[in-house]
Amino acid sequence: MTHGSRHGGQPSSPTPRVRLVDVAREAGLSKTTVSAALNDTGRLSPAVREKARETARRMGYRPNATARQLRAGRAKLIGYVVGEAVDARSVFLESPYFARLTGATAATALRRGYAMVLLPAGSLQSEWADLPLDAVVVTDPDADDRIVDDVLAAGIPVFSDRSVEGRPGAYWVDVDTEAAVRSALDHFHEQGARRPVLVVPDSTTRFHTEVFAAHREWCAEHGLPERVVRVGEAGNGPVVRAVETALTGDPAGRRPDALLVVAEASPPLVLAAARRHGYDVPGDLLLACVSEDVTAEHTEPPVTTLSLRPEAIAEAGIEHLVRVLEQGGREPAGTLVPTRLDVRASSVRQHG
Amino acid sequence: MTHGSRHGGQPSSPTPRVRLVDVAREAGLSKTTVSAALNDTGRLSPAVREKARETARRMGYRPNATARQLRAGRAKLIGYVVGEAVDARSVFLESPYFARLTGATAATALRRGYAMVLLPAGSLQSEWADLPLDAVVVTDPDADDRIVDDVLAAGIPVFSDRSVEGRPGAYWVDVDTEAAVRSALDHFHEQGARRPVLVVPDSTTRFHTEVFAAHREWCAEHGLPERVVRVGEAGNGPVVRAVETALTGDPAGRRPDALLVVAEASPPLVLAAARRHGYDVPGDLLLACVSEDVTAEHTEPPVTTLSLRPEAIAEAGIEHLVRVLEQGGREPAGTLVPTRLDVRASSVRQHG
DNA sequence: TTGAAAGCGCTAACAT
DNA sequence: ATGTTAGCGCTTTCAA
Repeated sequence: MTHGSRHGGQPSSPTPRVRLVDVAREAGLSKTTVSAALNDTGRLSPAVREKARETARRMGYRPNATARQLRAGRAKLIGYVVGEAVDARSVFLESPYFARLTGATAATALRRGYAMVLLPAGSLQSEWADLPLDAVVVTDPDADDRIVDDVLAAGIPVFSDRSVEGRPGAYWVDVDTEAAVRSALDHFHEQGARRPVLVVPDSTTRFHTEVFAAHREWCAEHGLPERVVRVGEAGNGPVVRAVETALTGDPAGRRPDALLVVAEASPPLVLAAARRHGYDVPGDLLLACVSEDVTAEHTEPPVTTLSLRPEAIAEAGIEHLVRVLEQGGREPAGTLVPTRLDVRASSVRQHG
Repeated sequence: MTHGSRHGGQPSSPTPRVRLVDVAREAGLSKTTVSAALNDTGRLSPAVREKARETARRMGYRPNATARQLRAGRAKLIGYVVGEAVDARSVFLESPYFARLTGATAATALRRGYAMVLLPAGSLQSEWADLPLDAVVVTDPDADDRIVDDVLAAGIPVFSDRSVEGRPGAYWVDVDTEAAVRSALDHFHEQGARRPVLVVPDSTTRFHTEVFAAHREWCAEHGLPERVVRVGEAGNGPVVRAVETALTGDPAGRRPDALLVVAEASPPLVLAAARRHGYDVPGDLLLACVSEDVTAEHTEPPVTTLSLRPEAIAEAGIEHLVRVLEQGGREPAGTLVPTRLDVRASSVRQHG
């Protein structure tokens, strides 16, 4: 090989990295002074501070993060793992909600100085016990998730996008379910629907439980029959089948005039199912899905969605995390963030 | 201060973690001995080794990863970032390909002892310069991606799922494009199609360039006209519009009898577009999409897909990475992995 | 076969 | 205002 190979692995030190002491020597100062200058601490004369900085810049100095971590006792590293409530774990990122929550969490965390390590879905704490994690974000945990317990037992604080009330060290951000369900059902009602049907996962997560409860309450208030179809499993197949069940109508053969799908499914597939069952959307069926799927905007007609606003959840969660980690003060365990109903043609009754 | 607060460090350490020296003291041994016992190095009497291990276990000792890193000089941390070729960067994970590649990369890496940090899409090296990354995985970089340059300039090896030939320190795994395109077109041909049309992104990535070339070559070989529609932008909207252009037929008004969509789009949406244009699939149009989208299995008819096998790419890439990092030997810069054609009803001519 | 001691690169008490 | 020094917790020569 001709050209001096500077890449390769560490074994044969690629480029003997510039250390603090090198900068100090070069600038004719001490480590302390240079360190203070770069970290903007201590009392230094402006001239010296500038000189230290200039030298560091010129030499291309990059502080060694590991050494800093060791000194600080914190690694500025957080884990991100999917809880047990998620079924199709190996491919959880394919869900637009998780995809966006994940990306937003990583971005927000980094902005606040924390690197986010993606932990394999469904992995147990033992698999990553060696990592110096300051905290772990557990998405969509079960009511009594084992991963949450494992992490807490290891003395690591847990942050979640689902309520994990009552466990010290566990914090959460969740959506305002009550308001969410009402916004969708109120919208249907305003559009004239009187026989709405709900498709919701048969799970123990707070969100789904509360969706069910909020729907029941709303129906009672409005004197409308409570029609619900529960989905046992996650995935497009099961959800579409549940939708089809919902669309066949009640035992008396009365067909619904509005459909709220809370289980995650591809909006185009839900729409196609409605078509197969002879519904015109929005002519004789108003449709809304709880979904972050962008394909909802591209169907004919576009599908109304109730967005859980994963970015907002991520931001609130990371702010919370940083506050707990850095101020250590007694923070509230939970926070609610609002949802957003994006009304599109699929749920707007035509005039005339 | 009431409780003996060691100097620099955590605000108020939750559980004063057990250190190596604690185990040593408890076992009546030295740090050296315990370290050797736990790492299975050195020459120790079986009795002592067992005693050290037992004590460590009993005390719940967990080695401090940061200290180890500082000693070792490597952090066992790799970065993962999306290259410049990806358009909708903020939501790149919503693409099933990226979602699966990302998850599989994280899982494989962790299995090999490396934690994967998810870096915000489109972020520059400066935003995470502080992280002690041993390597960075750049997905879908442009032909001369700036992120790749930045990372290489920082002396960090780069691994990619797209060819980045010719830059020392850059390694890649890519798909066998030629074989991929041929498998799809051959399949169409076997099913009797004679007027296939290709929809492909107008990008400079090796994959898309080679898809174009392989298609041209295949058409020439088979004496068939080369029909191609280029998509300028990523996203369901632009791709669906390109599909519609492709389906309107050539200037002479001759309509295609097979459609290969290489640009990423939701299969249900592509299918719906074909319907809108009066095609029966697979009756008068055979359809195949390059996609990892699971919704392809749930349409009516299910859509044939050409899978790039992100999991295989991830595994090959991480194996490669580990080899380069740990053996440092002169490894080949690139590897090809095969694709897989999942034939479904959308591309199978009916009998009778 | 085991232990003492040096030091990875950095920051912060404590001098000067 | 700047420098000296002592570690953070671990692994690894090198002595005993």
